[in-house]
Amino acid sequence: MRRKVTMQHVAELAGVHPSTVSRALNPATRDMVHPDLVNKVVDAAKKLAYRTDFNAKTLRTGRSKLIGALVPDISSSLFAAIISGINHRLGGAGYSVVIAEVGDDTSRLLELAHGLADHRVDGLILGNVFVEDPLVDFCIDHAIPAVLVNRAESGSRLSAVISDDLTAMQLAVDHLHSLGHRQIAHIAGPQEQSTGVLRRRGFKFALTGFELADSLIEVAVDYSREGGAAAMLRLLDRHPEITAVAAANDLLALGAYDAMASRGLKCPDDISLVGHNDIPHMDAVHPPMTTVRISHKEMGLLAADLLLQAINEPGAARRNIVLPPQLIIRQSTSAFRQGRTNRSAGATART
Amino acid sequence: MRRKVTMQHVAELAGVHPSTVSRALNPATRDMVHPDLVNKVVDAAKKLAYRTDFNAKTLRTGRSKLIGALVPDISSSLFAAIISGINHRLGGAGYSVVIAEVGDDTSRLLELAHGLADHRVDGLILGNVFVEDPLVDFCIDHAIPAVLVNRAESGSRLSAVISDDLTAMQLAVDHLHSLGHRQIAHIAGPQEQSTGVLRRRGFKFALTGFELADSLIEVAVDYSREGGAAAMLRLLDRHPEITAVAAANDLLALGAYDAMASRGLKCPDDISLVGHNDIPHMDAVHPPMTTVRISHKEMGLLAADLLLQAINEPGAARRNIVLPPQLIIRQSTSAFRQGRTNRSAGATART
DNA sequence: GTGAAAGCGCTAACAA
DNA sequence: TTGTTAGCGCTTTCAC
Repeated sequence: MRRKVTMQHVAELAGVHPSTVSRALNPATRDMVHPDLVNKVVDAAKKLAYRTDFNAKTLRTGRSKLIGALVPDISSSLFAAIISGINHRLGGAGYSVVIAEVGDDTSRLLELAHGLADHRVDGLILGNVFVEDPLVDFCIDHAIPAVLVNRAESGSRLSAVISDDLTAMQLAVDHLHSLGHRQIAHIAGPQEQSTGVLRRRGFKFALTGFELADSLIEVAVDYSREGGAAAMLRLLDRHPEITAVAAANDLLALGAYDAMASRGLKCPDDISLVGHNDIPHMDAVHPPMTTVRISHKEMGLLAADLLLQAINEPGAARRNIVLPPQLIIRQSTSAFRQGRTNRSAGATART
Repeated sequence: MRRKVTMQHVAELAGVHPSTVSRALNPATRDMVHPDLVNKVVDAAKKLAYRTDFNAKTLRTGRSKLIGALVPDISSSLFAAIISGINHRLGGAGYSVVIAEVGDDTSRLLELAHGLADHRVDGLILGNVFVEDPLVDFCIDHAIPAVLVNRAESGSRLSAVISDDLTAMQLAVDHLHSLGHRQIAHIAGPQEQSTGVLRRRGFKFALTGFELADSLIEVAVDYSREGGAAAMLRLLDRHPEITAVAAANDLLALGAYDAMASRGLKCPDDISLVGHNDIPHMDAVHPPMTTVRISHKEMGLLAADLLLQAINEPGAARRNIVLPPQLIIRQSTSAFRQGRTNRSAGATART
């Protein structure tokens, strides 16, 4: 175990005053000190393996080089990718990322944000997707630079990186429509989350463009496979006439696969299905899923850029970056055909 | 924007000295102060929305309530789950987790660890899976409590949570053997990573138990689908007689699926395949993958427990927790049968 | 260009 | 039981 080395020690070894060490070691103030001394100090610091103490520095300067990230769940591949992107960009700028995972208990949101603020984070990335959001007020109130990722806020008080959900649903519906489908349903995400409402809105909008009924919608209780399966089952019961489904997310679509299998239905022969997100391995599922790809890593990267900007230019205008979604056509969608598997609402389950 | 509230302000409002505020607010020293005063202080703190400054506290006490986690890649579902588990447990104990993602550039490992140490983390979780490891020395040298997750170290100088790779491979091979397979191959992970060598060793050990040749091994360049596909192709070329493959990881197995498809081979009809990890959605791929399940979230939880223990009882003995793997039988494995698809090494690719 | 001195907000000896 | 004092390691005015 080694003893703590402070500037004091470096100063002694270099034969200068601690404040000179501070100036010599800080790139921003280095030119205030004589080059010869700079060398002496740098040498001494190297010899002693001196490391600057972030805490002391933070206490003095108010900047911690810490960024907080508030996300619902890291283990979802979506947020894992976003965090990875954030980390990548922020790490390059000398920041470290502190993660706070909200989980299901949204009442802890503010508490977690406070915790992050207590560590004096220089900025906050808000990845939670809930519509109702006192967090934005929190950041503004505490003057903490912040950006939203994977969601926008109606007030536009904070910059945000989002995917174009409306266009995405348009892409999905267009694809299905061009395949000949006319009875198109939607498995919507929870309506407390911005992606849930936006994608649903996009779906309805796309359908009205074709003058089709936009009432074939079932809202899933959460973004999970089980939620998707349950919603699909309800859809099948209430609207046996549907021939295509656009799901608000891949997990939901996977659940729809499960539901169809339990009813002895084949995808895409009986019903075509489009997912959303293109999470990993959706090309390996059965059938390979047609879905709308969103680059979540890119989202994280851009969110980090926006945050860096908000930190460095406090006066700068807020701005939203809207990422273009991309339709990835695989094999869960096919042309509409008459005379498919018999499937009344009461059809016997296969299992 | 609100002004910063310090203990000084609380003290003034409560009519006491700042140090009394400190004592009254800290549960550990609260009983040193008169209950009436405690109430007064607590009220004043609440009224002013006082929040203790972690940085100042850290500078004074040396404890930051920050834990660093060093992982190769957060966006892999494996480490995402581990981090989630770590976060869950550590969050409950009042710690926040700072993530450092190593990526491919392992030369940055020490640098990243230093960065974490600069923030005065109270402990470190080392999730990188490389065998060669100056990091352990780093932690010991700097007296930073640390634990290993998803890997062990030969010296056992640090506690670790690992999965029982030997047993896992035994499970896989037993399963294949009981199905009648005798030409069993292994797609190994990179041999610079502990899981790579351990699983390979487990494979060989399991095979010799059955007195079978253990030479049917191809090492993948990395834990990726592409790496797995390439290794599988080499296996197919060099050992067309194989009827079953145990892969060191699900991604590798997915790559093997790809390779088989490109050669017009069917799984499990032509070759049975066992994966490793049971990452999300492996039940939805085609065919649903037989694999060895490891609970990575549990790993994270236990690693956090171990770290908490290392922090709170510095003298305690190091210990390794070995998690039992579980074979999940799905449909990528089936009984060995004679007369399968013709498949010489030179068979035409399907695509 | 360099040194001196103050202080960021907190806690922990020590004194009362 | 409470107040006084000092100082964690650093940066940043202010003098020189």
